[in-house]
Amino acid sequence: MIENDIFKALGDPTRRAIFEKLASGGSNASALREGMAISQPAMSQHLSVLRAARLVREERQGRFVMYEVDPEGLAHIARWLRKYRNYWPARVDALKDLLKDMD
Amino acid sequence: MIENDIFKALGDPTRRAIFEKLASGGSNASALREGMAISQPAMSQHLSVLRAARLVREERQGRFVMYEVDPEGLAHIARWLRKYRNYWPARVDALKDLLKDMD
DNA sequence: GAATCACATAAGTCTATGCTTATGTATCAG
DNA sequence: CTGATACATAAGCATAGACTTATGTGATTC
Repeated sequence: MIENDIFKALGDPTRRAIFEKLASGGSNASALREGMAISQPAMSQHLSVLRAARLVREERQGRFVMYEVDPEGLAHIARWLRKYRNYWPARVDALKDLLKDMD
Repeated sequence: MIENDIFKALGDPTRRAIFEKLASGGSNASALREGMAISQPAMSQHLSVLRAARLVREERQGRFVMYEVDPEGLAHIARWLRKYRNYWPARVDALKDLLKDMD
């Protein structure tokens, strides 16, 4: 159940912060740690969880491993959200904005 | 941090199942248990978590408590998803479908 | 090939979480 | 008022999850 992996992965604030950083540009694991009070193994474990959820993907570059957002995870969330479109009232601003973005 | 509550709430398969049931029609706690191998306190606790995440809202009706989907939680997910719209490639089917739904 | 760097994995610890049984509270029927 | 119904809360337990320190692995440098 990939949805379980995705929601669990995003249920941790540290992982959401990592994801957000990656969303503003790909980076290797060490660079990601900058400005975050987090150990190297902890970062590695978080990235592993995000990768299992397909929220992030990696690419070896010599000694470094570049990480970037994997759209597949986001697509799964969109697919899940879509199931409940009956409950998207027009008056909810966030959904109106989402609509505009996708237009 | 409401996003934390939301993603954590949805990170449990039992709670997603409850949410899905409610999405196909409001119901009271007892009726929700039908067909689910879950105790009454467990259901009550799950509903409490879903309510705290604003994924579900309640309304007292005599002895019964009617539960229904609260669009607010879904709106928060949409808002979160919107932040990463740069990573929605047109080729991802789920997102194309989402787009069509919202059209 | 030895040392170093970037990262992954292992193992242990502590807290969070999902469950249980037991009990509390509000509403309704008689 | 008494009992029953619908649900919430309390307390305890077992597992999962997020962290730590220690060590392993692959790539680079000298």
